[in-house]
This record gives sequence, structure tokens and C-alpha cells, in this order.
Amino acid sequence: MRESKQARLERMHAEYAILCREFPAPKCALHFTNPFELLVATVLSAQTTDKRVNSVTPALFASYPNAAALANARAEDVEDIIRPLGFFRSKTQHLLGLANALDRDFGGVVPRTMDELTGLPGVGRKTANVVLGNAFHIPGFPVDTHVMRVTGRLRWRSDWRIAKSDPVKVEREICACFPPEEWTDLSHRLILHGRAVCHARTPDCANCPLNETCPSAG
DNA sequence: ATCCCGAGGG
DNA sequence: CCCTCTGGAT
Repeated sequence: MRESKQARLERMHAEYAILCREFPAPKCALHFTNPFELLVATVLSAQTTDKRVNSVTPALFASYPNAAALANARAEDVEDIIRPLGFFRSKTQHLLGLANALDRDFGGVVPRTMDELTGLPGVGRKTANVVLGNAFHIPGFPVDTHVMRVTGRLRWRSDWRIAKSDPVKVEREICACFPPEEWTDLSHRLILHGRAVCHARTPDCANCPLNETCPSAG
């Protein structure tokens, strides 16, 4: 029998409450409050860990504290700094293009709208929502691979394969069920949960705090 | 071997 | 709807 809409809503809120207990104080691992720094750090965080990003940002921002400085950087120099992150060539391209566009189109000031942000090189919806939420306190729901997988298992029970799902649909569905001031926080907790427990290949359902209600728990 | 708090491009 | 980009940790 199909779960009613009301029941599902209550379950989702209960699950959120459990995640809040599981991760008592999730703050953005990239702790930057400066929008430029947060944007750059978030772009760098693709396919890496926050720890590694945090290990290169001091040197990066010491040399290039703002968009104008980064726009005029030599690609080689930037590559040398961010090399340990992997994908350093494409990331450097993104960073330089990003800094140029920021400098040229926005006077070096990070814009505050989804359309403007995603128009920047290397910035997609996920990155834009992280920046909007954490730097500007404009509610957004960042959807990455973890969020796709966890919400897929929790809500749709569909095979969580990312390619077949629609991140914007996930974004809309979740946003419809939670108040805006919880979006950023919920996304972050889902990501942490995805990394810690709800793994892609072998989810640790036995030790999952949501295994009582998760329709995919096995 | 496998995975990592994605985005651009074919 | 794929694929690629990349080094480092585990």
C-alpha cells in the first residue's frame, strides 16, 4: 500500500530530526564567510574532500585574495598550488575563467542570484546553492551525488543511479517539504550521512539511524 | 582497486 | 545519456 502524502511528510521530518542527532553541529566544512573565498573553495571541492581543499586555500588566497588578482594569475602558478586536489588543470581553467568573468561582469563582486552564479564558468546549481546559502543566507538546496542517492533511497526507493534521475526534481521535491531556513542544513546533513553511512555500493543499513523507516533498508 | 561534498562537453 | 578530468587516501 502506498504511503500517503501526509505520512511521507511526517516521516521526512522525523528522519531530518534523526539526522540532526547524528550530526549535532554540521557547519559548512568550507568555513569561509567571504563570498569570493567560499565560491572558489566550493568550486575546488568537486571530487575531493573538504580537508584537502582546506589544505591549499591558505596559499591560494594569500597569493590571490580577490577576483582581480586571480584573473591575472598565471595558470601554472595556480596549478602548482591546487595540484594535490586532482583535476587541477580543468579546475585551474575554471578558476581563471571564473575570476575573469567576476571581474569583468560583476566588478569582482560575487553575484547573489542562481542565474548569475550558474552563468560563471565552473559553477553549477550545487555550487551556487552552497554559496547562496552559506555566504548570503539565501535559502537553497544543494544537490550533489550523495543527496541524489540518499533521497533516492529514502524517498523514491528508485535505483539511485544519478544519470537517470533529475537533480532539479529532487531539489523541488525536498524544498516543497521543508521550510526554506532548513534547506541548506538538511542538504549538508544528507551529504554527511551519505558519506558516513549510506554509501553508494555498500550502504551500512545495519548501523543506519534511519533503517526503521527507510524503504530501501536491507 | 575504489572512492572522493561536480561541472562541462560530446 | 554518457564521458572526462586527476591526485591522494584508504
